[in-house]
Amino acid sequence: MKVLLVEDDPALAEALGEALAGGGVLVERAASGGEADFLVRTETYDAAILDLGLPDGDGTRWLGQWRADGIALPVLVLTARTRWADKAAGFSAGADDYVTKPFETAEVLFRLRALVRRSHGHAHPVLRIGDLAFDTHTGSVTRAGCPVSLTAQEARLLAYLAHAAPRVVSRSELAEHVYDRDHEPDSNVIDVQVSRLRRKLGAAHIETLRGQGYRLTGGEEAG
Amino acid sequence: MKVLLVEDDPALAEALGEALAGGGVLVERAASGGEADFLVRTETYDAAILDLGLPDGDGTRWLGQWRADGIALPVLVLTARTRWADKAAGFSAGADDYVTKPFETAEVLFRLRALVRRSHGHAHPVLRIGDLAFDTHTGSVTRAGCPVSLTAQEARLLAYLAHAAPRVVSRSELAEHVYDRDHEPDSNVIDVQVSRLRRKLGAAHIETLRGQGYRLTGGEEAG
DNA sequence: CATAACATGAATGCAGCATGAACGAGACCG
DNA sequence: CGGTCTCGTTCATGCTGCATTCATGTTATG
Repeated sequence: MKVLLVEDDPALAEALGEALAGGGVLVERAASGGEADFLVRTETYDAAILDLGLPDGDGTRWLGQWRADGIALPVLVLTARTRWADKAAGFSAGADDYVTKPFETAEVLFRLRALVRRSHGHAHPVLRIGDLAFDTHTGSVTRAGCPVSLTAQEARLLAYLAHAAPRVVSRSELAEHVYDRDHEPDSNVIDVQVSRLRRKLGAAHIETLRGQGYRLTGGEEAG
Repeated sequence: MKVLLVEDDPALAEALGEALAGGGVLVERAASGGEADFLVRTETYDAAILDLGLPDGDGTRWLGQWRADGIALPVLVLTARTRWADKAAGFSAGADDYVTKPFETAEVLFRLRALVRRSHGHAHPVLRIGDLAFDTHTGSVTRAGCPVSLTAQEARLLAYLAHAAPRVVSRSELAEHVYDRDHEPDSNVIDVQVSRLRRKLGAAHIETLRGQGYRLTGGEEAG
């Protein structure tokens, strides 16, 4: 999951960024509305976290502009409790959820996950694909009821596939959202990790579409 | 456990603060409603102790405002007034428990602990995790019935882990609630204390999740 | 059948973690 | 008021597990 964190306070950005990274989220940071605006229009993120108190204009203005321009990105807004009237303004500007300061970083992570999950059309926090169950909050997986232990990177990869399922996900999409680096064509990191996931989940669960990418399935080939 | 003590009488604040500190509680003090209001909106506490007789307005007003703004912090109210009507007003303003002056500091500590415990969803004062039993009031621990002697800091660390269990607790969260200082990234104090706790409790009881933090478990690996 | 795309076992290097030992401050006791 | 002891913290070192790369085998496709 790749997220844009729009926060001008360096200390807060650092703390929150670390917490999110610890939860397996790839974080890119913007310190101003203008910077965020540029990034939102040039990169693809799974969600954005937007502090309303920015140096260059009220966050709700930027958000409103994005919505007016058809940018559907899920947005989690951070705001001070004292200014709760902002809440109404924020929601009407197009915020998808709110967290008020001060917050536990854990809560931000929790809500962020819920937001991304819902944006993919999953109402329940546990994604079920065939006999697999992926808990979006703990990152834990069970196969036919038995817990499967994954490494951090494996969990990130599976999370992305599970959210996207049954869509086919290309390597470049995975490179961008799970590895956060320019896709070095000589690297087969993704292939290797997919291979490991297959071994742990059962090979049938990850389907290869030659030349297109991978797809997470229930493990049954529907003739 | 980090607590905000709102008390304008310096002598009383000092006495109560020391008693709480002696009980392993990290105490921050506010001498007025306004100061408390600011702190409550900018920091995170496990609970607040609120004297109703404040220089700048009835404590129930502040409390009512916090509740109206969605601040769910557990609040223990101190009052000299013993009339039932005040009590009712306090409860309806959102107090979670009451202590009437004069009080024994021990009672405040006792009720505070109960309050924090309940806020974490534990009905019983003794938290049981596998063969461990942690008494929230005495801070004492037994493992399979045998008493384990902990130092003050170890007890604080274990208390936080026990309250949070089976959630994973990050290092930064521990730094904030158990050490009450900005997390110096170069310090490995937490690692060391966890290591010591492990030696006393048995290594299996504290699970490490690489890159995420620690988790208190029953000591059995759910294979 | 040739070639490109994919799969996977094994090797490697590094970041995060564990822990023994030393240090210093404060508490307690004489 | 001085000595001793306990405990919290830091430092240094060794270890573990994991992400990544490499090399080689396998499968699709024209």
